[in-house]
Amino acid sequence: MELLKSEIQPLVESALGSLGVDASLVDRMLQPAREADQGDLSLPCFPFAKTLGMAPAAIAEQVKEAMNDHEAILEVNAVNGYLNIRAHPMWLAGRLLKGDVRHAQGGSRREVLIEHTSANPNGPFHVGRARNAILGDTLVRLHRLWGDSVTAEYYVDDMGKQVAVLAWALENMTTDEVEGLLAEREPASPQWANKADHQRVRWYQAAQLLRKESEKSETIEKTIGELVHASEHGDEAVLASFQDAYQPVLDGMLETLGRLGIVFDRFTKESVFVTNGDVAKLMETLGALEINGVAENGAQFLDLGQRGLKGKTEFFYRRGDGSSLYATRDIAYHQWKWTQCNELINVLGEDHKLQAQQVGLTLEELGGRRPEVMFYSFIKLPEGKMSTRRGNVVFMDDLLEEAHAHAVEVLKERRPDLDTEAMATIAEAVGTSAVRFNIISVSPEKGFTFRWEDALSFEAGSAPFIMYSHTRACSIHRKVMETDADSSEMASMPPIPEATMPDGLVQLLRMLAVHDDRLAKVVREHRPNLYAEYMLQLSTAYNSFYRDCYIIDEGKVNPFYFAVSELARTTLREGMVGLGIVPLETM
RNA sequence: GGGCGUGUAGCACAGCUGGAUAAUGCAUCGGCCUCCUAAGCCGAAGAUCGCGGGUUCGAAUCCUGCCACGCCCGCCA
Repeated sequence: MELLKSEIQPLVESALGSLGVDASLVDRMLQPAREADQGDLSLPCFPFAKTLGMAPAAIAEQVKEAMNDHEAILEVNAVNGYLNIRAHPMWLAGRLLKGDVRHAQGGSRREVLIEHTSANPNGPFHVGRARNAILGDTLVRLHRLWGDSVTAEYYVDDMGKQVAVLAWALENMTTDEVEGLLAEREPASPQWANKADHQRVRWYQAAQLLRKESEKSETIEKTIGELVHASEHGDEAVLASFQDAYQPVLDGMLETLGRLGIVFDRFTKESVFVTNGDVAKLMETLGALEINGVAENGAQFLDLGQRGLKGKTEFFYRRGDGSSLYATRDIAYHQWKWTQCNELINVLGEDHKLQAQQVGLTLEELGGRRPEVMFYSFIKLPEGKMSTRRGNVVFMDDLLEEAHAHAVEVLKERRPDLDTEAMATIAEAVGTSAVRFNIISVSPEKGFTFRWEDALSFEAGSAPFIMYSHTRACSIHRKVMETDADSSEMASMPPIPEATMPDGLVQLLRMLAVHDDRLAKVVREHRPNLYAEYMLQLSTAYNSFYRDCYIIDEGKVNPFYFAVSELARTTLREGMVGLGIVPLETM
């Protein structure tokens, strides 16, 4: 709790100093208490035991005695060698209602570029690929909440073999051929008959089969190879035909993401860096580096072993025929990205770790900076690894439909008074929010097993739990506005009563006081799951407050309680926006 | 074989820049709707923190060995 710490650290330092201890350790040792019932801040006294020749418990006791009173402190306790300090709820309430906590976004408003998703536009999102988009978008939102200026960017892979295969298939195969080849596979869901991502992926899959099994595969391979080659040399006509092939697919994918509240500010095409000459210039520069090497056929690589890379150290950036590789273009892309921002974050699957190392080391070799990378591990299904080919897959479109339907069921039970349209709106918000939350609430680096029952859980620990607390606060807001209370009185800062505060109120104040600490850590360390956890705790605290404190009692509004409720309401709302949860006002 | 990551209650997951009784949700058992939305609240039970060593006043957290699982090790993208 930095709010309290900055206020009382000098007190602790002087108390400790009076015992003859170097007080410079205090800044590091004075930390949030582990358990709420211990206090808000605690100072372990063990490190001072040796220099003072005293038992830690005795030191804590003496520091406690030497501490001066302060309005911010309710009590100081010495327990088991720890000095525990509890904030005074009245002081906390005063600071909070004055607006001293809540996204202390002052400071440096950084220009942050976050690249995420960048999935090949060859088929619909399944929940595995969507982890990237959900994590990335949440990172974007949380940085914005913190006050950074953020660009969310999608890197469009518009020139690789995958796009070439798709383009070739669309031009050379009929519907009957495609369906004939895919006869043994699960048919496309009729529900998505009008979504190009679901449709065109059939062509892609059929072509993949043809390439492997058909006796014509050699000629097909040759044609596709020529297309890839042409695209890598910036052939405008070929690139245009590629775009015609993938753009509808990409649009379909973006429609799915849009349903989850995920949008991008900019799309950058990979081919740009080939056609504008950046890649050629880059390869020239790389060729002049002292760690450059040349293979027998003229292909070129960097020996990154000399820069600390372990394992396979040769990093090829140029083929024997002089064309560039994906990684080469990625480096050119990164050089450009650095001209657009002063902080760069990529969201990548764990399979890209080596590649990211290579790109990072190369950028540093060129005198630049490496981007920060948030890696995530893949989502599995209980039946094993997700695979479109084997049909072991959950499409995001299907998951969202299911979540929506489940939410409608719940609503029919709880809110039979609602009309169909209102139900649909609420169900959509509840369903999509629950799906997002299910994925962001676990650490990115942790393998994640997708389970329908978890994704569709609307109880404690889910997005709807948070949404529900928020709607309670909204409901109170509406009711208070309806009373004949003087609205100018409500707008001004209410007097804080001297009476003892109920537990639920104190808990809520403490949670609110810790918001900025948590958001700062989450943004600094790229760990959205910690913010998800905070929102859950804040909601729980609001529920306790709601139980303990009647804001409207027998028709009269308690202005202090109402002010706290309002602060919680806005913090909840902004936090929900930060996580991509829809802040419904009623549900 | 090498590199990186993960291993915490029946299940899922937090805590990992070392600090006090390992947090939370699901599932299980019990209680609370004549009062601001019960998608809620209160309580019970449930953990050799993968296994072995080491460092430390103190280790789930740091070091090390082993085991299990995942990802990577293309002149593919």
